[in-house]
Amino acid sequence: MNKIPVSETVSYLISRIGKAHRNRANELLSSLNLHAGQELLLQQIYQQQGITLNELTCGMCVSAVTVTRTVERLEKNGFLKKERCSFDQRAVRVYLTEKGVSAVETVEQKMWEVLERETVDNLSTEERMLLKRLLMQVLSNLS
Amino acid sequence: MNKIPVSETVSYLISRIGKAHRNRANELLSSLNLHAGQELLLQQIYQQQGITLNELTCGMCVSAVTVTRTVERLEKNGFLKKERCSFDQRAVRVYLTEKGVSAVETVEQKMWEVLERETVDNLSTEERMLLKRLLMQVLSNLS
DNA sequence: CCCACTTGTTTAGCTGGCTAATTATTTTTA
DNA sequence: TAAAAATAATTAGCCAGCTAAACAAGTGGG
Repeated sequence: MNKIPVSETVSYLISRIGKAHRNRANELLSSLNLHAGQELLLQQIYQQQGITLNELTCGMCVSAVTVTRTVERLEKNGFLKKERCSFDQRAVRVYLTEKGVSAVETVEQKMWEVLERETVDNLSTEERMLLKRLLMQVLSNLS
Repeated sequence: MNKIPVSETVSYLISRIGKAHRNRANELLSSLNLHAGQELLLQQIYQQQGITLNELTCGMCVSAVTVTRTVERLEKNGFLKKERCSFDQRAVRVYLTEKGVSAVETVEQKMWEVLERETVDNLSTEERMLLKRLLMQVLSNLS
């Protein structure tokens, strides 16, 4: 039973792909003045205007600190507005501005569609379905 | 022809898996006082003592700046030593210390093996081979 | 009613990663 | 051979992500 070298493991492939995928996402987002990670945050707010930072933290698998600071930058750049919750003065609620709404809708075509097309290029329909199924298992394993 | 929601694309799965995978790698590396990214750099030097920063940059798909700074931190923590190249005074060559060599050998068991086992858990041998093949195509698509 | 605990957010300080611009050292070339 | 171009590394400054610790506002129990 020979050990396979690290460079031929699924883990190594995932770490390489993760990096390449994120790099490409950043390239596609740069024309919108966004960075990878910010688009997911905006997406969440789009689906639920007035969502609290705490809810964003839970939904994004990211630390509360990261949410606070990313929200701060997105507000500075005019994508959203913060507002203290009137019921619970601890909580902060966030709302997309028009610029924010428009950004989310553009990201869909300018990033996700392009990225998906490039990612699954040269794979048949069956292979794509299969890959999706296998990746869902992997995600479940790592969560 | 319905559009599938972003959350069901291969791209979305990859970004989620990439994050989870990196998080888990960081957990496993923390006992060695290393962070994800550093282990790849040490690995490269292990395979070629005296490698230059420029060669490291090429081999790791990372910017030269990142290599410079990561090397600086790894030197500060005693994992490696820098030395100006005698032939080409522009270049800097790096060598693992004993601590560095030992770290690379430990990372193999403490991180890669554990991570791989967890990642491909619940997949048959055939599924693992298939997944590897599909991921190699994806990596090639994104490179 | 007040003190202790929990919860939501923020600050400080660290890491990986990036681009643009700078410095130093070859290498080319006019 | 001297000036121009290419190459190797570094500095400054930005962004995502993290932990630990602080702070502020609700919630409960004695």
